[in-house]
Amino acid sequence: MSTRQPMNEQPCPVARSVDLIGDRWSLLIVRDAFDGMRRFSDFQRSLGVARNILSDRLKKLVDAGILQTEAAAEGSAYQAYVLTPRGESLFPVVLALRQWGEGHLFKPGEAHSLLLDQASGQPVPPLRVLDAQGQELRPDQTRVRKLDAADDA
Amino acid sequence: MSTRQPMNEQPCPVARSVDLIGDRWSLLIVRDAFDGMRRFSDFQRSLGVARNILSDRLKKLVDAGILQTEAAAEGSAYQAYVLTPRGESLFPVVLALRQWGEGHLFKPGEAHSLLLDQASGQPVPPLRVLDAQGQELRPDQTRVRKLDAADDA
DNA sequence: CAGTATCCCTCAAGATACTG
DNA sequence: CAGTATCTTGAGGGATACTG
Repeated sequence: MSTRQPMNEQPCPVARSVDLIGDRWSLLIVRDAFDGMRRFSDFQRSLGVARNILSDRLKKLVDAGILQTEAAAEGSAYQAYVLTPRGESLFPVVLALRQWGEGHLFKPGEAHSLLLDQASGQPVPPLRVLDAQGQELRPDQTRVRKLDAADDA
Repeated sequence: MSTRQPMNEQPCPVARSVDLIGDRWSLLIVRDAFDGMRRFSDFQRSLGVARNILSDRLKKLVDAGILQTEAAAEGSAYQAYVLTPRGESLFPVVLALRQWGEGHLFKPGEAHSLLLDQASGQPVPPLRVLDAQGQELRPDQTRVRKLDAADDA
């Protein structure tokens, strides 16, 4: 009676994603990883998170196949945390959150960090939702197909 | 000494977004709103969330300008919750989470709900991160530009 | 039906001390 | 430096009774 559905058994992919990475820290760790951070203490200082929490989150992200550990450089016997392909595929998620925040969570003129296309130096253009023909797709032009027990092509 | 930075004052848009909508329920409410849900009890039954929590989240989403209340149909004196333009602009966020979950959080062949382009009946194609010329942009081809106190063009 | 008001409890998270 | 272990706090969230 506690939780209706265990969330990670929910048929909606959004629900499962939120359950897995929808906490206060996981996506920020991933963001930092995209930004090239690899070491425990780098994440720790960047986020200001307690070390035990960071340790726990890193473990969960590794378990989820989002990060993987690899031996750090020669000198240090410690491991580095790097994004797996699965972790890299969170790029649109992080970018979408970034762009939404940029557009709606800052006062006009307020300073904020920005994601640039390194080659051109230009900001990364807004994500667009396109249909198969490359036409812009608005939310009301889409529909969720729900699957119940009975389901076939 | 408790929290390093109040999060909602963080210069990174990702951090602010996560802080605002990165909890267990907000994005699922928004997802349901995209799916056409408007009424308290619809959200409640869909999510299985406690009513006080739902009430609180709806209020916060309204405060954040993501939802707005409007008078429901003739008969009922109650209000409906509908997405504002700001709320609609969360479409890429929800879609990115959906597509990532679809690709990585289901066993092969396991049933999951799907977002369709209503016109064609085809699944909405994966979001792509493109540069200004429409070329695919990989994470390592981008760079966050950090802003400190000293910043100008 | 659409909430509000309470009560309670669990877990996320912080602080800190300790270890290899 | 890179964690682990332990303790404590507080917010998030559930259940339920109540109200217009």
